[in-house]
Amino acid sequence: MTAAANQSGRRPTSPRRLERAGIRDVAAAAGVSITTVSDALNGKGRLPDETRSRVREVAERLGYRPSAAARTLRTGRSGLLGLTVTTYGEEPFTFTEFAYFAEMARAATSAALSRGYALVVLPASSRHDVWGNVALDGTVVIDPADHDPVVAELHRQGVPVVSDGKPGNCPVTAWVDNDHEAAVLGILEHLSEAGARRIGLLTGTSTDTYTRLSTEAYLSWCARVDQEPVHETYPAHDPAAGAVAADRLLARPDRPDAVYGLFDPNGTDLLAAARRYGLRVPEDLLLVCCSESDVYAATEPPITTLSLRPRNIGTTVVNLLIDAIEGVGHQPSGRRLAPGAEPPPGRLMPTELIVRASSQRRHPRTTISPPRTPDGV
Amino acid sequence: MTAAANQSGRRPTSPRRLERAGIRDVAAAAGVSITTVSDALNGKGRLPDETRSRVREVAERLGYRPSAAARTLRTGRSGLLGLTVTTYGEEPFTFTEFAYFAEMARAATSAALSRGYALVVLPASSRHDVWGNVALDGTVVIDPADHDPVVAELHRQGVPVVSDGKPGNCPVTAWVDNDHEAAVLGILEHLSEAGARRIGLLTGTSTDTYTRLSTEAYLSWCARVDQEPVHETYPAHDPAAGAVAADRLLARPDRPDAVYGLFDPNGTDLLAAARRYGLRVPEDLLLVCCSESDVYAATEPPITTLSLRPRNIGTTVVNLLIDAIEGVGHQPSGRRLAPGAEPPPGRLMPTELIVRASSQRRHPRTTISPPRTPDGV
DNA sequence: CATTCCCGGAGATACGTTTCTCCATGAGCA
DNA sequence: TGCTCATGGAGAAACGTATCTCCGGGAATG
Repeated sequence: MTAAANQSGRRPTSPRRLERAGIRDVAAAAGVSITTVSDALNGKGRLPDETRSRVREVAERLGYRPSAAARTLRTGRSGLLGLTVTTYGEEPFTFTEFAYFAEMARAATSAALSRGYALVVLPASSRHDVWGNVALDGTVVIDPADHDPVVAELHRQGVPVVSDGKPGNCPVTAWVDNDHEAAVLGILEHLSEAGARRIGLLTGTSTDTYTRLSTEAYLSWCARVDQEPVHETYPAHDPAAGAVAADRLLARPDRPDAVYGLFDPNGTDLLAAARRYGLRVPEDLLLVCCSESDVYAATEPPITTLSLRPRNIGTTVVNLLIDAIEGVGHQPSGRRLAPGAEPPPGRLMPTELIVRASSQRRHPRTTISPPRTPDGV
Repeated sequence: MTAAANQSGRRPTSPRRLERAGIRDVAAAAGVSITTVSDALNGKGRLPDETRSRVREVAERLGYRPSAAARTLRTGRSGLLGLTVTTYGEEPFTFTEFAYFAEMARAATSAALSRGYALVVLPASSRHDVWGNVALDGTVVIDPADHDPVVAELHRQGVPVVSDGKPGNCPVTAWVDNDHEAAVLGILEHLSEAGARRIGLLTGTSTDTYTRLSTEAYLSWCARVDQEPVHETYPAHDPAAGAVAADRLLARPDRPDAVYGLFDPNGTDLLAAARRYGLRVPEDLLLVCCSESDVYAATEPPITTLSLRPRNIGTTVVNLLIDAIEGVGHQPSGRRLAPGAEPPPGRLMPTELIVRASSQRRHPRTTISPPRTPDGV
C-alpha cells in the first residue's frame, strides 16, 4: 500500500527506495490533497470531522512524521532555544558557576519544554560551524560582556536575546538578574547583627556585572557605616588563586572578623585559611559565601550561603524569551533602529540567604531579600 | 547595493521587505551563479582561488548566514543530537541521578561540540510535539527500559541510538556502561579487607539494569563467601523512603557491620541512621555509597564513594553515536531487518572507588576496577 | 586545421512542508 | 429562475539550500 502510494505520488523519474512516508504518501493513501492532509493534521482549515479523523488515521497507520526541517524552512520557526554561556577555558562552562549553571540550565530546559520548545546548550566559543548550523528562535545569554559580539550578531540577525545578568551595553530584548545590591546589603547587615565589627570581601578581578555591583554595594556600605574596606581580589578563573587570596585576606594586619566571598569555592578556601591561622568559626570569624552547592551544609561548621536561586532565574528567563518570540508583531520592529531610545525591560529576582552556623553566635534564622523595582522599567 | 541585488535576484512579484541576505543576494552581488556561491563557501567545486575568495568576501560583507533549516532539508543532516533521559515525576531529570546526569550531560555537550554537533536535552516524557519538531541526527538514551517505546520509534525512523546503560531488549546501535559487577565485587572486597564480617546492601526496587546487575553481583558474592544477604529495598523515586530503608537496615537483628548504598542519598541517610543507633563510623559501621557528589568529602566522617565517572561515559557515548551517524554506508542497512542476529556492540567503562574515612580502619588507598571485555562483542 | 579535453561555471531540480488563492457545488433566498 | 454564500477542498507558489547535469571556449594534441 505504501508502495502504491509512493508510485502514484512521486514523479516516475526517481524510483526512490521507499524510506520514510511523506505528506504526499498520506495524501495519496487517504485519497485527498496535500493541503487537506496538512490542514487535518494541524487542525487548521475548515474540514468536516470525518475527513479530519480519517486523514489522521491514515497518517498514523503509515507512521507519518512531518519533517521538522521542512516545517522550519517554511514557517521560520524551529522550536529551538539556545543557551549561551561564557567560557574561560577549554571546558564549555565556567568552573565557578558550575552548580549555579547546572541548576539554571535544568530549570530552563524544563520551562522551555513545557511551552513546546527544546533547549540547546551552545557555548559562545563554540566552533563557528555549530552556531551556523542550528536555527534558533531565540537565545538566552548568561552574563554577556559589555559589547558582546555574540549578542551583537544575534541582534543583527533579528534573533531575540534575553540575558541572565543585567547587560552592560548589549542590545538584548530583556534581562533578568538578582538584586545583587540588596543581597550584599542584606548579608552585611546580617553579619553586623551577629556581632561583626570589620567585614571583609573576597571577589574576582573580572569586570562582570555581578562582581561590579556587589563590590560597589560593599564599598558604599563601608562608606556609610564608616568602616575601612577590607577587600581582596583574584583572577576568578584560576582555582588556585582563590585559596591564596583567602589566605592573604586573613593574613592582613587589619584582619576582618567576618568575610563574605562572592564565589563558590571561597567558602572552603576561607575555612581552610581560618584553620591555618587558628581562627575558630564562627567564634573568631564569621563566614558567608555565595554558592548553590550543598557541600556547605556538611562542612564543619556548616557555612551560611547566599543562593541566587538559579531555578527561578532559568524559568523566568526562558519564559521572557518565549514571550518575546511569540509576541512578535506587538513590538514595532522600529525599536531596533532606535538605539538608546529606551533600555530593555529587566526583572530583578530575590536571593535567599541560607543561614547556617558559620555566621551566627546565637540562634538560626532565614531571610529573603525583598525584590526591588528594576531600573529599566 | 543589497537592495539592488534583491531586486535583480528576486521575482518582481513579491517585493519582500529586505530581511536577511540569502544565497541569491550573494550571487547577484558577486556577479556569479548560486552554484558558484555554494561551492565557494563550502569548498566544494573546482573554482580558482580568486573567485572563491571574492565570493567569500562579498558574503561576509552582506552578512550572509546560510539557513540551517534549508541546509538540513537538503542534506538530511541537522547537526543535532538528542540526549534522552528517563523521568519519574514532573521534573525532567531523575532526582537520584542528578549529579551523575549533570556531569554526564556536560561531557556529552562538550564532546558533541568538538565534533561539530550540538546537543538537545529531551526527556522521554516530553510533549509529543517537541519530539516531532526537532530533527535529530542521532540520540543518546540514558538507561532505556526493556521495550522502550522511544527507542523503538527512533529505530523505526532510522535514527541511530546509543544508550548509556546496557540495554535489556532494545534495538540500539551501540551501548556504553560501567562494569557494575566488577565495581560491586571490588567494593565488597574492599570492605572485607577493612574488616567487615557482614555486609549489607541498600538498593531501589526499580528493575533497571544498574540495580539488577549490582544486586545480582552482591547476591552471588554472598553465596560464594557464605554470607546471608542483608538486603533492604525502597522505591528509588521517593526521597523519604530512602531514609526509612536506611533506618530499617540498621534496625535489623542481623545488623550489618558494613553497608553499600547504590544511590546518591544513601550515604547521608545511612550516616544519620547510624547516629540514631549510636553507631560510630567507621569503628562500628563501614560505609560506602555510589555518588558523584562532593558532599561526601565534607561529611563527618567523609564517606567513601564509588564514582561511575560520568564524564567518561558522556564522552564515549557521544563519540560512538557520531561514529554511527557518520559511518553510515559501512553498515548494510539489512542489519535492521535481522533482529537478534547479533547483539549491538557495547563498551564497559571502569569505575573509580574514592576511598575516604568511612570505609577504613587503617590507611587510605585508591583503586580502580579493571575494565572487562564486553559480553556483546 | 580538426579533435579532444579540461577548466570555470550556469541551470534546473529536489528536499517536504505550509499557506495563499481559487474553484466547484449546492443550499437559501428573492 | 438567477443570485449570493458557505462549504469542502484542490493547485501551486514559496522557503533557501545542495547538487546533478550540462555547456561554452580556449589549450593541447594529432
